[in-house]
Amino acid sequence: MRDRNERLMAIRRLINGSNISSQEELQDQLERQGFSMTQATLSRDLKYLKVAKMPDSEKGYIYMLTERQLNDPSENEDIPITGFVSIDYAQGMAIMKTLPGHASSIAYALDNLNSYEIAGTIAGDDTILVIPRDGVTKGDLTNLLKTKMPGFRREEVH
Amino acid sequence: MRDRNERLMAIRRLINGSNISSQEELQDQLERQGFSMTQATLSRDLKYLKVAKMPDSEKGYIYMLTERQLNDPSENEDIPITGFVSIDYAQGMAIMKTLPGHASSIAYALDNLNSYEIAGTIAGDDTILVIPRDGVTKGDLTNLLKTKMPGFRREEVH
DNA sequence: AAGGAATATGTATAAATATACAATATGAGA
DNA sequence: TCTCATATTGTATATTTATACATATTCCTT
Repeated sequence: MRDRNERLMAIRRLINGSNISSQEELQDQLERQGFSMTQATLSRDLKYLKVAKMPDSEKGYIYMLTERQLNDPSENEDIPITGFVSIDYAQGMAIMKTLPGHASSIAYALDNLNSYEIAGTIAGDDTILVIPRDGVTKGDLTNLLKTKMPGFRREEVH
Repeated sequence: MRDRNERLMAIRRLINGSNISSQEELQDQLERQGFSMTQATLSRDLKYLKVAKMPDSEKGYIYMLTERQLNDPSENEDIPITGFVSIDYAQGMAIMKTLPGHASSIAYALDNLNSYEIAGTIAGDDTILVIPRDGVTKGDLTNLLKTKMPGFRREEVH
């Protein structure tokens, strides 16, 4: 039952990576990865993840992530981050360093992303502890931040 | 049978304006506006319009126009684009779908933008192939269209 | 105007998806 | 630990949506 989070992440990855056109297909893919659940559960998962189903010229219909992430790098103006200094990963968590006094405002912005990946944040004066959900990888987090935080990316992102 | 175009436009207006959560509901609304058709037809219309269905915290599920177009009833009159349906990208080019018969007029408008980004267009009856210059990205093109074509726009799903 | 291809639609039904309900599991207190 | 509240899931089924097939309509082309 602790699988849930991992399953949710796996679903996101699958939907983002390949073109899934039905819950049955999704179920097959997940089972191939060792997950086991019924169509009903997937229906609930997709609702939880706010995954949309849209017509596609190739496959008829495909599922799509809606809270854009890992998407078009061309737009995204979401959150103007100022004061960001660096990010490191340890103990499965991300530690962001900021200019003195800037931590809470950035953490606030992070919270407001309302993204699945981030379970929560704790901000000090110049440091933010970003706690990812179980199953969220460093790469997932980096992608999230890259796409939602202009001024992030580049070499600071170790 | 020439109702179709009007119906397609009405559908977009409805979906854009209110939160429709099923084809049955859509059918009711349309009938209230004097249209008459079955659920099957709506299913086909929604596919044609590339309308996505996504989870919504209030209504459970709602239909949404996908990544573009949205007729702001309030303003913008510059170059009124009517009949625009959707845009897709493939082979480095953009494929725009329009209502039947509207392609050439929209293509004409596109040509008249005299923008650097667009090398040329080829219009069929309800499809326009937009050929970008080398090096022009999908994002560049989207930006161009967003700013120069009222009635175009992107938001929603994606 | 007639014939034929292409398009649009309805009907009936298949396919896909959502959910009520019951069962099970998990977590927080007492 | 025990108990209650909450969360997760499966089963069975209802609801919703897509589509095969037949029919009707439109558009050419002659």
